Amino acid sequence: MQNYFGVRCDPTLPYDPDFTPPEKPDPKRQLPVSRRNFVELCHQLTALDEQTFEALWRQVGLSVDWSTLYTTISDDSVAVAQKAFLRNVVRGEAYLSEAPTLWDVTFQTAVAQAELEARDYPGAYHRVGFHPVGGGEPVLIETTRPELIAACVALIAHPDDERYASLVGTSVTSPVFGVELPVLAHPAAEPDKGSGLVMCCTFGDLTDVTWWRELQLPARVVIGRDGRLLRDTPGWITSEAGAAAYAELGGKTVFSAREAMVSLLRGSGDLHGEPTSTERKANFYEKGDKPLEIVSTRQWYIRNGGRDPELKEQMLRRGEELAWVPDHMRHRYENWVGGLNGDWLISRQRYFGVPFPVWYPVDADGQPVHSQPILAAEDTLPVDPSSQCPPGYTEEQRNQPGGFVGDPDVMDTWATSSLSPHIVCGWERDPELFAATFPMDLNTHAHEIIRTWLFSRVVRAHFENGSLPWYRSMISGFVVDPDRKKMSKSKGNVVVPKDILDRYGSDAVRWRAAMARPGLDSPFDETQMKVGRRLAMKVLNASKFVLADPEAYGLGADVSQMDPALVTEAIDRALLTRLAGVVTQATEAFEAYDYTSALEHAERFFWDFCDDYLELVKSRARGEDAAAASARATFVLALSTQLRLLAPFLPFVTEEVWSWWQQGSIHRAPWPTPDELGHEPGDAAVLGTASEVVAQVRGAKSSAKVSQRTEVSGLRVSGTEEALAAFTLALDDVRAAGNVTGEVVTDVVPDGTVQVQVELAGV
RNA sequence: GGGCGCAUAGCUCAGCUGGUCAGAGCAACUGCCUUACAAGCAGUAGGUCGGGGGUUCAAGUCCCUCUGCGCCCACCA
Repeated sequence: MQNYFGVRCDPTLPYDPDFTPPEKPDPKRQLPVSRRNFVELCHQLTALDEQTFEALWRQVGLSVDWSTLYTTISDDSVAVAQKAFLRNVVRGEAYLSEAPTLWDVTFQTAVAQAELEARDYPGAYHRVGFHPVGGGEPVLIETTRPELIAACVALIAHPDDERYASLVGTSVTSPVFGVELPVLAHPAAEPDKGSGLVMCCTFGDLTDVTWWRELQLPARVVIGRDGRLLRDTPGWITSEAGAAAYAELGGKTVFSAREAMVSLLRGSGDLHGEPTSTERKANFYEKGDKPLEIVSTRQWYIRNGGRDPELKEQMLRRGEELAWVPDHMRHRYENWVGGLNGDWLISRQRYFGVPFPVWYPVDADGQPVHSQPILAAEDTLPVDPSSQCPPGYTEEQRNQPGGFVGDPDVMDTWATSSLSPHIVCGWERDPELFAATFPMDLNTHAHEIIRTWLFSRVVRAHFENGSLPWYRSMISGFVVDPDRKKMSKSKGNVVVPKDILDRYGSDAVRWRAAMARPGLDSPFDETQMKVGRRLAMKVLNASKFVLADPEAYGLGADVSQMDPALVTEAIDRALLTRLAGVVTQATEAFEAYDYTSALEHAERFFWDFCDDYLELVKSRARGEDAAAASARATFVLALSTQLRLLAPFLPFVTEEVWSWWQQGSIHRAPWPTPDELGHEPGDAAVLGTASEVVAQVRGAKSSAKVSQRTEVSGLRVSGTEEALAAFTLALDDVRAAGNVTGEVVTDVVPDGTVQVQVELAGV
């Protein structure tokens, strides 16, 4: 939004009701606007994005009831998010805490564990000497972050590391700054990393936080929330030389300060050897481009088991309780929950989002009293504490001694999205709907948000309802690039759906999507779209052929003939019996969440229907007798059923064809059942044998490299008595389909497959 | 480093609890303007089921192991 409109938020500014964004936004020189203006612009842009998404979803034929659309930024959703949060606070499931927090210096906000991304990041080991207080040889540590030497609070060795056993308990002074530090022992120090002696800073990594907590070390903060070293020389640097050295670092970014520190170390002779470069992993905010720092801040948390083994166990049990499709996706959940190392940090230092419905009293000295938050009353939600005042106060008391201050933060988006089952099912809004729909049956999304969306919803439903939010989760894979690499903007290998949809049509793209089974990634391959498109075209053409008038070269079948009682021919009954089996298979596949198999069964039958059955019977269907009526009845029965089997995959072409001869939408028509196709079982062998004989006739013509129209002047079919009996029932259809004009002879053989000898006219 | 998944024709994939499972589609090749469809149709050829062990009368199918690939998580000295 900032780039789109060329603005940034300055919460100190007053609201300007007449503000209009600049004609030509300059991302490098963003206009400061008030928070309320900022939020209004966010809503404006969101509305545009919503239109784009809705258009895309309509284009792919997402069959949802658009009248029940919800957004996570609507007043209703905000109220739900605030209400659920308040309940969490009251029950002790949400709490405010001042603690070291992962912090993005670009966005200047706290970041949750679930938003982390480990990335390769180049660095260098620097071998640095610290000086024993009693004198003697310097002790060496290795660090990739020399700029944090000013923040060093101790050196730490493993308790069993004999090399440093005599050093532990003594003191050293830091190079350049000359600050006295203890040497301590802790099992988290790894003897085989670096020199085995490590400097503990405020805070270089999460291990530092552990040491700070467990060894009760002081906090010596040098990195500010903007990612720069603090300008003022810290109080613990007391020597003049140290203060002078720090003056060269203050105000610099981490990167520049590191360079400056290295030259200071060179100057003092405390850099031992040259830095050696290394490739390491660093934690990044998934949307950020600078490594995260650890900053001590006050934040809201929701318990998730990360600090409570008993709760963690309960959350793991929720994962076991949930049905997963495919089942192995449950391991991702277990992996994530089992590895949680802290509660869920839900507050963000952003301007747009769901505000915390909380104020704090301000004491006589003008300091907010964070230990006594004032919670909004449920019946006042949604509430904005930055523009509304808490019960019992007046707006004049805002930010005044003895008055109040609003919580400035907003919630993590997942804090609202974690309640989407509640929002959708009418929690606290429509008890009847909620009782009927919660827990829901099915949750679907791809595997990358198991740790965020799926898990956070399980947490909220666990606290709020003591249950899962849904019984089953069907997890999809990704479409990956042709080299099986994950698509990402930064790699530039992303394929945008719009273009593919425009070129091949939604049915084709949906077909291709349906061919990917749950949980399996599948490579993008444009030729697959062509296959889907061809199926859609075939549905259109075959349907036109069946339903069109004879004058238009069609077979003249129509809905009035859709009566199983008219189906008298053995081969027709055989077709419907086979189709009934397909209906059963497709239905069972869908019920097992195996949509791909449901499609494959329907598609396989459809191609056979076109290539074999339609070819065999089309000639007979043009007649006037009962046999013709039988064919046409079979066509419409089979077509109606097949269109409905294919409708979930090819919604547009099936709807189009349906509109030619049926009432209403195919997507509201009942799912097909075997019963519709008549109860008299057909003999599958009639269709099977006929298809086989015709196939062999075609093969003979193909090997002879003659047209398929070529007359067959003689045909000799051998097979078992049963096969030949079945064949005879379809003889007229076979003659027509193969253009067999000559004599047909049958030979009974005791066993074996059907064999055909073909005599071609003029060959 | 831990976890999970994948490895079957050139490509994308089916092959459930071991015994017509060696398959489909695409691509390739050979043909065919055949009154639904040439954005089509007919046909042909293609694989010692990643390697190596083992269990079994019988193994893509079960067990062990190795290799390669992918994803998730951890790893900042």
